[in-house]
Amino acid sequence: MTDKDPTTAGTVRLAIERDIFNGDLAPGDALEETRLAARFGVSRTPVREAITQLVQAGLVTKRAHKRAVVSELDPGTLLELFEALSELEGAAAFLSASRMTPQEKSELLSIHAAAGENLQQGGDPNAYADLGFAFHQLIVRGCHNSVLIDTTEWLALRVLPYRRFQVVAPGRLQRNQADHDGIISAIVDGDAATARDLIQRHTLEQGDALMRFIALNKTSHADFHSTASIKGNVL
Amino acid sequence: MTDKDPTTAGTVRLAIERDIFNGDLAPGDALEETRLAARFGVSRTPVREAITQLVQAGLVTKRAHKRAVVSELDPGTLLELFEALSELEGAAAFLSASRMTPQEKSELLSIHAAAGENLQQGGDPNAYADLGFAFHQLIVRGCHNSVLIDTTEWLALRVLPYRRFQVVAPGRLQRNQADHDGIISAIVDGDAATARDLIQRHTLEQGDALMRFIALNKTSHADFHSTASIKGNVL
DNA sequence: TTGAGGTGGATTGCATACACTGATCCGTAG
DNA sequence: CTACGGATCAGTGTATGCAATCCACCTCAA
Repeated sequence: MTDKDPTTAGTVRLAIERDIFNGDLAPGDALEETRLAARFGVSRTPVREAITQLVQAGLVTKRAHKRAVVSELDPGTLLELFEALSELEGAAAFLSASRMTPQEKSELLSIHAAAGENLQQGGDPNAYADLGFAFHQLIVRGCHNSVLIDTTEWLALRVLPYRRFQVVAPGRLQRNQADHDGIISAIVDGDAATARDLIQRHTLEQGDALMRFIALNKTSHADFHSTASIKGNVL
Repeated sequence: MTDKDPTTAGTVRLAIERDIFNGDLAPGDALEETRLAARFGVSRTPVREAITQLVQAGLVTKRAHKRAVVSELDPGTLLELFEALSELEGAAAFLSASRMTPQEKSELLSIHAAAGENLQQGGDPNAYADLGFAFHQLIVRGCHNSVLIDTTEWLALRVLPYRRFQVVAPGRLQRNQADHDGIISAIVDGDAATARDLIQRHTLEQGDALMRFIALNKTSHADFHSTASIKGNVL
C-alpha cells in the first residue's frame, strides 16, 4: 500500500488519502479537480491521476462528467465489507498461527500487553485504538503471503474512514481486549483453526457494532462526522 | 468488473485487457503510451488513465519514468496468489452453500453436467475450460456478497493471463471434474464446511499444477507463450 | 402554482506542447 | 581491450487550452 512515489500524482494521492482518513474529507464530499490542483499548487493532470488511483482503490467514486466524491458506504455494503474482511483476517490468522516467527509472536505479545496496560489505567482511547490496529496488522502480516496481506489491508483501508464514527460503548474495549486475549493465545499455541474462528467472529462483531451505531444515528455521514464526539477504533 | 464506460479511457482499458488475456500482450511486454495512443487513434491522456487503472488492478506494473509492463508473476507470487485465491473461494463457497437460490443451484448443476458431457465425449478442451470458469464464477457469485465477489474475481483476474500456459496433464481434467463433483454436492446439500474445504483444496491444487508446469519449463514467459501449445484452463 | 423548456455557468474529458528523467551509444583515456 | 564519461534520444511526467457535457436556475405559458 505504501509506495515510493517520486511523482507528483502519488504525492497528491497520499495527501488526499490523508484528508479522507483525517476526516477533512468526509464520505460524500466532492473532489473538485481544479480546486485540488490550486490547493496543492500543481496542475490538474496529476490531480486527475491521483483521483483515478483513488477510484480504483475504492476510496472514491466517480461517474462520467460528474464530480468525484469520497465513497459513501451504505450499511449493506459496510456489512459485506466486514464479512469479507473477517474471512480474510481469518485466513491470515490461520496461516499466521503456523508461520509467524518467534520474533513476530513476541512483538504481538508486547503490543497486546501495552494495550492491556493502557486499558487498565484508563489511558487515551485513541492510543488504545492505534494499538488495536497494530495488533490486527501484525497478525495479518504474520501470514507471510504478500498477496493476502495486500488484499486484506486494502479492504481494511476502505472501512478506515468510518473508524471515526465508531462509538466506545460501555464495556466494548474490555470485550475487545478479551477477544484479543483469546486470539493471541491461539496463535502462540499454533492452534490455527481456533485462531481463524476467533478473529473472524471478532471482526464480524466489530462490524455489527459499527452497524448498530449507524442504525442508532440514522442521519447523513456529514452529520455523523460532527456528532461522533467519542471516537474509538474498529480495528 | 464490467463497467459502463462512455469514456474513452475505459474503452482503451478494456481493449488493453483483452490484449492481455488474448496473449497479444504477454507478461513482461511493455506498454508504450505513445504507441498505444496512435494505435487506438486517441491522445496519450486516456491511454495514461487506462494504464493507471490497469496498474491498480495489478495487471500492469510501472515505475516512474519507466515504461509500463504487463505484470510478470514469479513462481513465489503465483503461489501466494493461489493460496489467497483458495481462501477467498473457500469463503465464498462456505457462504454460497447456505445462500444460493434454488435457481442458482440448478444453474450450477446444469453447467457441471454440460462439462461432464463434454469430458466424456472428448470435446473441445477450451470449451471445457470455459465451463470450469463459469462453474467457479457461479459459486463465487452465489455468496451474494459483492465485496467478496469483487475481491475474489479481482485476484482471479491476475492469474488469468497464465491460463494459457496451463497444461492438460493426463487425467487432470477427470480429476478436475471429480473435484467439482464433490464441491457441487456439498453446496447443494448445504454442507458449508465441506464446500469450503473442498474448493480450497481444489484451487490450491490447480496452483500447484501450474507451478509444476512452470518448474518443468524453466524459461522466460515469452518462451512459455510460444511453447505451451496445449492450453487448458486453470479455473 | 406548476411544469416544460431554454440558457448560462461550472466542471470534466481530451488533445497538444513542453520539461525532465533515465538509458543507450559512442568516443576517448588508461 | 576495457572502463569511464558525456552526449543523444526515447519516453514519461506535467502544464495548459479547448470542447463537450451536465446541472441549476430562470423564464414563460398553461
